[in-house]
Amino acid sequence: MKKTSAEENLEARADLLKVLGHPARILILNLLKARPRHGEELAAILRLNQATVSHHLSRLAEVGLVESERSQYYQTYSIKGGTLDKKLGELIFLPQPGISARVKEDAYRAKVLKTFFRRGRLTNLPAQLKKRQVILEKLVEEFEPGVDYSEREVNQILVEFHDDVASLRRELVGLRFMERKRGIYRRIA
Amino acid sequence: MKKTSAEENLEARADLLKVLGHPARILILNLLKARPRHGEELAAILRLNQATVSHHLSRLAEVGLVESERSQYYQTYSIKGGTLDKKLGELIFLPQPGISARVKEDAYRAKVLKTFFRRGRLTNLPAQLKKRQVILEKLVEEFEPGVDYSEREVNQILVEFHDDVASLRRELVGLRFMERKRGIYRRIA
DNA sequence: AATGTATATTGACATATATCAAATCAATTT
DNA sequence: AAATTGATTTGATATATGTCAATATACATT
Repeated sequence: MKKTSAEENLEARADLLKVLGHPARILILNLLKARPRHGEELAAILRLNQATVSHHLSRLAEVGLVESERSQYYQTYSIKGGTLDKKLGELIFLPQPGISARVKEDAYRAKVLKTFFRRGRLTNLPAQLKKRQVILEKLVEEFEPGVDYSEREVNQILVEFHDDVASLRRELVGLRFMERKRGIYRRIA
Repeated sequence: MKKTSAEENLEARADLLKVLGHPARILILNLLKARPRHGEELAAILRLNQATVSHHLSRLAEVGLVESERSQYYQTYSIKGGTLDKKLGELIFLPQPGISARVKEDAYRAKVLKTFFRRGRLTNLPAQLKKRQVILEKLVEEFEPGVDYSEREVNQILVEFHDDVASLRRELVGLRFMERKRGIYRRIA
């Protein structure tokens, strides 16, 4: 199955940070910052096996932190600029969906509801977060804002839609459609 | 054995980046950025086991990326500011030793030379980079700048100091005290 | 007291990765 | 052609880590 670009993006960011998260590789970057060097020199300085250094260098190259050039039988590595100027936050916080995306929202919602509701009952609870959100957003409409419900009452309402009342209740709270305090439930505005 | 502060610092930096280098933890940070949340909510959204989320949260807390507060039996996690504003480069590139450090250099050098030279010969080659550099810097004085040496000649000179000529030669080249091109050696200025 | 709820911890398991030695590859020199 | 030299790949091994189920802990409610 093809991954969404958002997922690939996430993996790529995590990968970059994971590559940076190793002492030997940080040292290598420091050494390359002073000047370009070839693998054996790095191995001598770090007291690591040549193969190990080669491994680290290729990981650094994979994520575009270093680049290499061949001269004679040396492979000279140097820092590839750009990435390290970024702020950590820029790498961590994913871009938020723009307003334009909302135009497609209603169509999407309708499709999901049609898929999972059959004659007023829920066939099952979808695994994907976005679809679950659509379903639960619909279910929570059965509750009045500002009204207190006991767990028993919540169950009575939910069982109309699906037998696994516990899961529905759990998800309603977990995804913040409802809150529970001291055993009483309330719809969140 | 106690580690130097520089080493601890390196490990700490690597650790921070390693913690950031996991998709689930990046997602958690994004979710906490929107608002503080408790563990079960995160588990529901990410479809991960509660124990797994707890694990990720504690790793994030270890390196100071999140903080938590207890209310009733909820443990509410939130982003702890500061770290994420830093640039990647600030975390990667280690602080350079200042000029003031150089005043102690000569005493250090003398001590190292005294330790590893016995009656003009090298007892062994130290494992620590800084000490090796001192030793090799001394050895390279045996060669005239601008003069070409064959490998045979290099060996003749070095064998006066230690039997393992190959290692010495290798280190002289690896640590950039000498260069070799087309089989001839030259001292680097 | 007993029950319910959220979190943390422990143990088990699978996967990933760092490391090195040995083999292979690529370019260079003799 | 043969021998050097550095780089990469492969295979083996040890360590680290992500994941979940089960258990333990802490607080709240009945």
